[in-house]
Amino acid sequence: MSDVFEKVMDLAKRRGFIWPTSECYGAVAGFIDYGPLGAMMKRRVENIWRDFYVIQEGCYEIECPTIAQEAVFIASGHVKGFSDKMCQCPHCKEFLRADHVAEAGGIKNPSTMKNEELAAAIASCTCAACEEVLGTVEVFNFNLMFQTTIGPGSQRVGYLRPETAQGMFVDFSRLLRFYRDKLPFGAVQIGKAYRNEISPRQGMIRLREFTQAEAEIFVHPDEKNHHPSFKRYADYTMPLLTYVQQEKCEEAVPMSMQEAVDKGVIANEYLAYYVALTHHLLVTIGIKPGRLRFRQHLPDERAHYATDCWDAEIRSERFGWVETVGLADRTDYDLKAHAQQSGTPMTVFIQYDEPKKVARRRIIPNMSVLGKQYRNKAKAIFEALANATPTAEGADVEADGEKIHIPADLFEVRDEIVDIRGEDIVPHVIEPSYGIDRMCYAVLEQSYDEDTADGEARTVMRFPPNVAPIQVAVFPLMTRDELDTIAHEIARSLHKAGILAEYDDSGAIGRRYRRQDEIGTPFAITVDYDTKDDQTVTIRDRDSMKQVRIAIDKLPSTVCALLDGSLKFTSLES
RNA sequence: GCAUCGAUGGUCUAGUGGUAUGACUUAGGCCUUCCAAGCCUAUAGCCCGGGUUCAAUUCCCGGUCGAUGCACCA
Repeated sequence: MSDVFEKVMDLAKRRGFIWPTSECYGAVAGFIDYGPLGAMMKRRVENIWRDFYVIQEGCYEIECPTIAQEAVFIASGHVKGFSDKMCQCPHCKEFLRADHVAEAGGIKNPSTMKNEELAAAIASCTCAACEEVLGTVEVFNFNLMFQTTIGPGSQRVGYLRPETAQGMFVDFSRLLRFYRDKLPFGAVQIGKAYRNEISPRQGMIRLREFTQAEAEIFVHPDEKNHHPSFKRYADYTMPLLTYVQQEKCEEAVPMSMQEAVDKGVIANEYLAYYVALTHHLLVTIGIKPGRLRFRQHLPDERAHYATDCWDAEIRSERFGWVETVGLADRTDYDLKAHAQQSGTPMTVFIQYDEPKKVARRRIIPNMSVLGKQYRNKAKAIFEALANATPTAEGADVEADGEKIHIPADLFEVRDEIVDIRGEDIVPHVIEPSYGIDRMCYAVLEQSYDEDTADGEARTVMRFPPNVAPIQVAVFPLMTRDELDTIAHEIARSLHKAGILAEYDDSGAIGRRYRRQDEIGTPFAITVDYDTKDDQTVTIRDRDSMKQVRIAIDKLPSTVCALLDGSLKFTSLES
């Protein structure tokens, strides 16, 4: 029992937050179960996220399957780009990245080679682990996506999604119609994603199955510097660690979002807006600002699709700075890729304020003559004529590799002025992508505290009230003289107000307080003998352990206000 | 995946080639008028598979999980 990680994970296991999965058969690395309190807490974190993105931002949530057909991930680049070329050293059985072996052996451009070529090229290289010459090895692709087949005996390949984002991209046309063909709009998804990590470690930091909350904000590429609500966060200030500062090993500099955009530190207003919103959200779930920073990706660190990219990183006592949220400008990469792969246009028609008058020359072939004359070449000629530059004698076109002269009487040239009412554009995508499990871990780690109460050590999870799994505990001081009946009635009235209240009459009162402290229940209500006289109870604050008396009939509204933060416990004390 | 170390009730732990110690927790009871008090009782354990042995929780081999280092982390 040395550091907070071990202590908090021990508590999490003991008290029903996080369990190793399928423990009776032996756990599996990279998978976890959320126990009753963990699942409740995670749901609260997700619902705070929903409050920010769905309610405040108006980005509606969709829910797509966790398995998708191969074409989706061919388009997204994951089939190709998400796999590593690997080989196994025949001497020490170590698995090695084949391209890394090749680079270490001075072989140029290993990533462009086919597997067989690469295998032949690295035969003379040495193994990084045992330093033997490899000799004959097989190079194979290790894809981080879990593969499966769809249907019985089917050859149809499917993959478990490695991110939730693709769902919003493949549904783009439907979403666009839903939002009545106007930019900007956003869609979000909270759900499971899967990556077959080679070596998951670090508890719930690197999982093979994890929960992502992703927002895809679709915006006109020319409007990225005009976020309609930017002023809301323009003065929001936080330390930013740019890639330039990282290369110079400098510290992060506090900066407002307005300043960051003006100085070009953050690429555009949209990205800056969501950087600030992310900071706001993380602080809301209980991340201490001093343990939160925003770091810009180094140019060679960015994913294949992104231009500018910022990570929200949370400092963990055990793991250092942990990437918890990624904020990327994915440009039009995904929509273009899916449009090409699927053949479905993924564009938005943007109307001009004023229609543009454009001079256009149309060449209208006389197909009744052309068709008879050129028969099976007629179609190619028709298409070629559209781009031809005819003279008074006629037009020279190339059809099926053959040069053909079309006399001028076989087509009509019509010059006209037409109205262009708008244009089709491919939106850019701003993507905030949150790792819910990492957020939950951060909340657990940062909430863990030990203090001393009456000379006794006390373990207390200092969750903010809005993420605490149990919201309030209700105790009768004694299990007699109807105190327990009154306490049950109080718990019932709180349940009716939608509050998760836990009744407990087991053991000494002090023990019950400590039990609730350890699972982070922010408030405890105790029914005592005064209650019978004046219809009041005590309400106790977890962090200060102070108590105030309050009338029973005011409990539901007071507890609600304490939980949503609109009322502070200290203001009850006066 | 490789290497090293580890694994005993829910938790922490003692110990052993003959099925296991103590504490805490939990449950029931007594007592108790606000912060892990006391008393009685109860529940519950040797990570999994194979080998050696009359007998394995213990020794050996393999695996799983965890920690650490290496590699990996789109």
